[in-house]
Amino acid sequence: MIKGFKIFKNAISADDRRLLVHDLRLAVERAPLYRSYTPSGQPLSVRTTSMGRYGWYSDAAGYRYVTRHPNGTKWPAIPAPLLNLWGLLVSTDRAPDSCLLNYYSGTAKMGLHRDNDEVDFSWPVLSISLGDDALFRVGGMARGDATQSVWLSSGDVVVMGGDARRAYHGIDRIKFGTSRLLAHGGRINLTLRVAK
DNA sequence: GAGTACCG
DNA sequence: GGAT
Repeated sequence: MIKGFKIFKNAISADDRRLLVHDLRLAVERAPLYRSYTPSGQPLSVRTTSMGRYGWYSDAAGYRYVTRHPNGTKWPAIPAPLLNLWGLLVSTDRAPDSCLLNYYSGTAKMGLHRDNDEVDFSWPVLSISLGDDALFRVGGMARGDATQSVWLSSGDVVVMGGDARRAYHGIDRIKFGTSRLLAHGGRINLTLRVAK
């Protein structure tokens, strides 16, 4: 596995997961899930929203961070438990300014890509899995490099720093119905970042 | 011409 | 590995 890639299995307790989902439900009421598009016009299979000063957005104009939801409102605040987790696992010098929420239905996936739209790659990305199990694939610095796969489950936390911050990664598939955390099933992935 | 959050 |  790439250096700088850390998995914390079961890092969030079952109680805290439920509290977190409650916070996220409030955020999604104000900033509903929407679909992003690749620059070539293909819709992503995940549905997305964000919290924090910046949200990740993409359409024909490309991948970027924006300060407002497509509905014109500012993104909701990042819930305090997530900021605390960042302080514990990443840094207390600076808080993240973006938390991307991707919802995976039973058939959603995420192709191999690199998080490439941030200003300073020295800040790690912190990723949280909630709900159904997901098959996570990690490669190297080049698209054709060998990859490894690992199953992530609800409450797992991944930190990608150092070399791993620039590594290709994606989600091959979800194992629908493996968790009862989310009322309608599926998976939520949260990624905390310093975007700008 | 580079790089790929899509597809096959 | 494309087509964009």
